[in-house]
Amino acid sequence: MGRSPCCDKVGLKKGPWTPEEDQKLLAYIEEHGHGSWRALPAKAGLQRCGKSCRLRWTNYLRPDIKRGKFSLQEEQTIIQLHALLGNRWSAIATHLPKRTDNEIKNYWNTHLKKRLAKMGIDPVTHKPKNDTLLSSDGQSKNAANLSHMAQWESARLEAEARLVRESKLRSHSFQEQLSPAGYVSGSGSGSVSASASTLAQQQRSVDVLKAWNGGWSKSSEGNIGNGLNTTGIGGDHLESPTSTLTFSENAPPPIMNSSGIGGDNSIPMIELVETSGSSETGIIKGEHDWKTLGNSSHHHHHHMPENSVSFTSSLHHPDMTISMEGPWSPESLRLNSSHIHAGNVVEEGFTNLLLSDSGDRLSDSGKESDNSGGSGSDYYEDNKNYWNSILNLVNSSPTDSPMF
DNA sequence: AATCTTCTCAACCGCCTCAAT
DNA sequence: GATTGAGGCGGTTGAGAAGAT
Repeated sequence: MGRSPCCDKVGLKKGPWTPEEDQKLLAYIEEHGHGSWRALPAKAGLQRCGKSCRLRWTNYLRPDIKRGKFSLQEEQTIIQLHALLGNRWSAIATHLPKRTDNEIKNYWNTHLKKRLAKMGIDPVTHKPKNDTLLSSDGQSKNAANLSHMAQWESARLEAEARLVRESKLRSHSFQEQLSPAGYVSGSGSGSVSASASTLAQQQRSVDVLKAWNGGWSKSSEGNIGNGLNTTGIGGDHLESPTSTLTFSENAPPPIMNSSGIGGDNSIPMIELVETSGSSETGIIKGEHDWKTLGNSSHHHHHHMPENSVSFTSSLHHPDMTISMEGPWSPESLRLNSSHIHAGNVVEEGFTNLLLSDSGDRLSDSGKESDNSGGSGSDYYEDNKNYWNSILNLVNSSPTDSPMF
């Protein structure tokens, strides 16, 4: 039964790697590939366990690792993805090519988490810790937005599970595509065969989550304010292996009965309704009721069907009504956020509801809209409007956050 | 310059999943 | 179906670096 016994673990070295050890490991893998990590140390002449070798390789020696300071774009991406995925460092790392999960994890723990906390945002939930701490200035507006956006939590979890799963699948397929030596580990770096546009769309999807990080942007740096293309990944040669699926290719009809996240035909229906109807100050008053109508209580599905969650969403406001029906998946977010044009009715209305200190920045997002030749169906139109509004919210983030 | 404190991050640990047997 | 090991992941640690006193 089972396999042959594991290594005896006697006399194996631990602790920091020496340059000589690095050289041995590097030389061996360059010539033979890593193959079985279990067997590698003996073959390479190393007094280490395979696990230690694998870790050293994936976190340090791998040639496609980018080291050094994280760019602002990378920071944003990490935060966005963390809002989406939680502490799924490996999944996050698939969106940050050349960065290891370990490095991202460290960076989060040592830098980003503290910064969010400093902003009054719970780094775990990405929700404002205490709204009352914030005065009635722009910051409180932002906090209000964050609070509302935080209502996406349940849907987020659905997307999370799917994304993680896809990332894993992609990593597998990657390895098969790579060198015969099976060079790249599952952390997801490496070349990608997917089209650039698809990858860009993938990345943009995450921008929806900028709403969670509304206080981040600083227009004076990098591409901040560039709306749909600020994630560093999209603009930094994203090679995300997360998914090669695209909505247009795989999307079911507008109302798709997902085969049941969790296998129960659940269709989480999210409805956003403004019940107060008051927004004279341009601030959402906190009366949007986000309702999860379907059964979305089973949040952590690690074995989900390919099809994603369906949802219906609508936002009622004196100035507008936003509605959306359709499958909610990373792909759908991608599609919609990449098919956005600035300056439509929804933008106007939603912008008025939300922070609007930088409405002109919205125009930047138009740069990304050149591939918006979607089907033109109502479905896509609705999606477009919906996500446009979300992205507009994102783009309305203060540009002069005192935190940065 | 010396000491103390805080920060950083490479590496380890333990658990989980999946595939092999 | 049960058992086992490999690979992978996330949490945590601790040595060294950097900063403060």
